[in-house]
Amino acid sequence: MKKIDILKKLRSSGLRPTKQRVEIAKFLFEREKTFHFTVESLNKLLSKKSGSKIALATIYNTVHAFKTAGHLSEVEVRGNKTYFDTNVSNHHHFYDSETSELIDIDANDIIIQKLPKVPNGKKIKNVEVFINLKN
Amino acid sequence: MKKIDILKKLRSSGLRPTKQRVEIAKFLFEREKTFHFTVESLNKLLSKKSGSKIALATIYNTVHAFKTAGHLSEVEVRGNKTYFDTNVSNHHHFYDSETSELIDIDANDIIIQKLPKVPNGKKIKNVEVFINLKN
DNA sequence: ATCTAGTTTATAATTATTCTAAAGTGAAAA
DNA sequence: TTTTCACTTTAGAATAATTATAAACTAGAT
Ligand SMILES: [Mn+2]
Ligand SMILES: [Mn+2]
Ligand SMILES: [Zn+2]
Ligand SMILES: [Zn+2]
Repeated sequence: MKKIDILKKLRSSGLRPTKQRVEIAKFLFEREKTFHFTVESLNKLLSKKSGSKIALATIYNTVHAFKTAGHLSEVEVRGNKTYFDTNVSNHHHFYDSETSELIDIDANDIIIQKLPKVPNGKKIKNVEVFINLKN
Repeated sequence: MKKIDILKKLRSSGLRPTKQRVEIAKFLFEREKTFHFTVESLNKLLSKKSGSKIALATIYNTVHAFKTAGHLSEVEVRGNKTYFDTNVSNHHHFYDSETSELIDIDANDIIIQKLPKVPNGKKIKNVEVFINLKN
């Protein structure tokens, strides 16, 4: 991902490209594979990578702005902390509770044959499949 | 559900049948349909029903003992608070984000035709399907 | 270069949950 | 029965994730 794309992500999130935000954005989006993280893990990885300690509030704010803009999604995982996901397409997850690790499943790799009838007056927004793993 | 069953639920959870625990257990298990709740909502409903204010710590402790004993399950829902479920069989959920309401889906009402290959050395513990609703 | 709206940050506040320790109680034993 | 004591309840403190605050800073327009 080019610097120009990073700047685009920031601008489209209503964020001016400050040093901190660019560092967070590059860390999140300059990668090949999906990245699943919590604010805590992101903070640790950022500190380790560049020594520069970005305030937690800035990380929360930036991550939330990206989420609101649709550049990050949120994944529900058992536990207290919120997980974020750089994969914003419609997809599913394996969850390995041994390692607390999320693994992407492409939407096309799961086919649901039978669905229940939807409650009156409601429509399906989306379907999420969560596969818990054990050893 | 008979009083004897309530006592059974308590004993099998390693809990002596005190006044508070019996009140909580009756409220949770003496009903026909599944009951989905948070500790906060349960607390409010219990207070409203009987005026007797059971300490929050007691509600947390009792609910957790039931969960550990397998008499309650936990459901992952977007948001900060933990949801519990009196339906401990394998099943799925609709989630109506307008009303923050969970609705049970029987396991047999969803058939998954194609599943992805599981990561090496891992097995599937269970599959949870979550259907988000909109109006 | 100056100015200002937007930003960062340390710190406080909030919220859900868990812990603690003192006072209370169920039920087994005497 | 009364005694006894391990188990309970409870109020309040502690913890942990997240959000709010407000003072010091800065990007970028002028
Ligand atoms: Mn969660
Ligand atoms: Mn949740
Ligand atoms: Zn993902
Ligand atoms: Zn349910």
